[in-house]
Amino acid sequence: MTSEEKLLAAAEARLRTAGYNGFSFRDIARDTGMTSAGVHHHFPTKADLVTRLTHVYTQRFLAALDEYTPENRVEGLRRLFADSLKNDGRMCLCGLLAAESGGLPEEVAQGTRSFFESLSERLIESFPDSADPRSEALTVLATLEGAMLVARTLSQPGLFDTATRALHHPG
Amino acid sequence: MTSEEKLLAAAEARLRTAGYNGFSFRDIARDTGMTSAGVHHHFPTKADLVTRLTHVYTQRFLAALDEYTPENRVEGLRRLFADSLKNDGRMCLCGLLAAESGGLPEEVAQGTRSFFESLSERLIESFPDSADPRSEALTVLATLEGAMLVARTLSQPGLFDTATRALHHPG
DNA sequence: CTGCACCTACCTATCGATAGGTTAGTTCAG
DNA sequence: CTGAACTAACCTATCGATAGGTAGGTGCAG
Repeated sequence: MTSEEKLLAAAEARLRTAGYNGFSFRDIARDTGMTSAGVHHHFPTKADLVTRLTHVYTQRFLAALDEYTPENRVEGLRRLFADSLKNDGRMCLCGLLAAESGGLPEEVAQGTRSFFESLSERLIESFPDSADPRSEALTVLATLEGAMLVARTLSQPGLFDTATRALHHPG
Repeated sequence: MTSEEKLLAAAEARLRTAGYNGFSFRDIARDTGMTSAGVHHHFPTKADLVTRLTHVYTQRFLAALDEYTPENRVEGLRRLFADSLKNDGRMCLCGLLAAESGGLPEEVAQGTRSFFESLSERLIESFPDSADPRSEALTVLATLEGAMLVARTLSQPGLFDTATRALHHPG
């Protein structure tokens, strides 16, 4: 694992629990046995680091979704979020950033929006019969994000399953 | 409007756009023509201020919900969120705090949880036929929060309506 | 009606801590 | 010897919070 990978992993963990303004370069430097200046060597600014994270995170999801057929893709995405929520109690990185997007550097906000746009685009073919598949895809994302948000806050991971049950039986 | 009310209003506006760590005492002091020390006079600590805000915010919603009959309550709540989203482009205060709850002072996190618990309790009687009305109520809240989150981030307020449409026609 | 006690509601000034970021130098593999 | 990967040391700005003072009002004893 390279230093850059370690830094990204540490930053992701911090970011997904406390948000953009909830961690510092010094935090992730300590986490990885470095100094703040060392982190700056890899990522000139905090916005660079987090923007990078949103891209990596998005690519990870796009690649994972490609493992599923279009008709299984919604369920696949649901399971990806469910696993991360139950394994380490963390919600979606971009969902969290979206919440505080009003106070983020513009490039980070853009990276966050791209996550939703890219994923919804990849979900479009999962709704071949819909008149507005893009909105339908975004609705799925919204449902998943909301379920993570509430389930995590109340420390009630089972609520994620309940709140996303409708996605199995679209009406 | 008392100074305290002005401070609460300014803090709420800032909080709902940038999150807990996205505003400072100096910010809301400037907003209200005060100094940071003057804000501390009314609210000893930042946690006090924001905890207070979560309580006020929760009470506001509970009172608003009481204006509706149980069968109209879900739609009433949906409309409350829709209005605030479209009028000033802001999402739910407690939804935002929930996102960063992993990095909040404990009393603020508790105030956030209380919002969801109080509202879901008030929604229970809207699901008289359900075997698990509490989970059903929390599912409604999760759907609304997720819809606000995504709609606001993509600056696509119409998406809120699309993503919450299922709440009208429960299946 | 006066004058002192006391209050709220601020202010200025400052604290120690920490934020993001920079500079210059060190270490070390190729 | 060079370049990438660091570190030590430091900077400026800002953070939440505190100390101590002041202006204006209220209450009440004499």
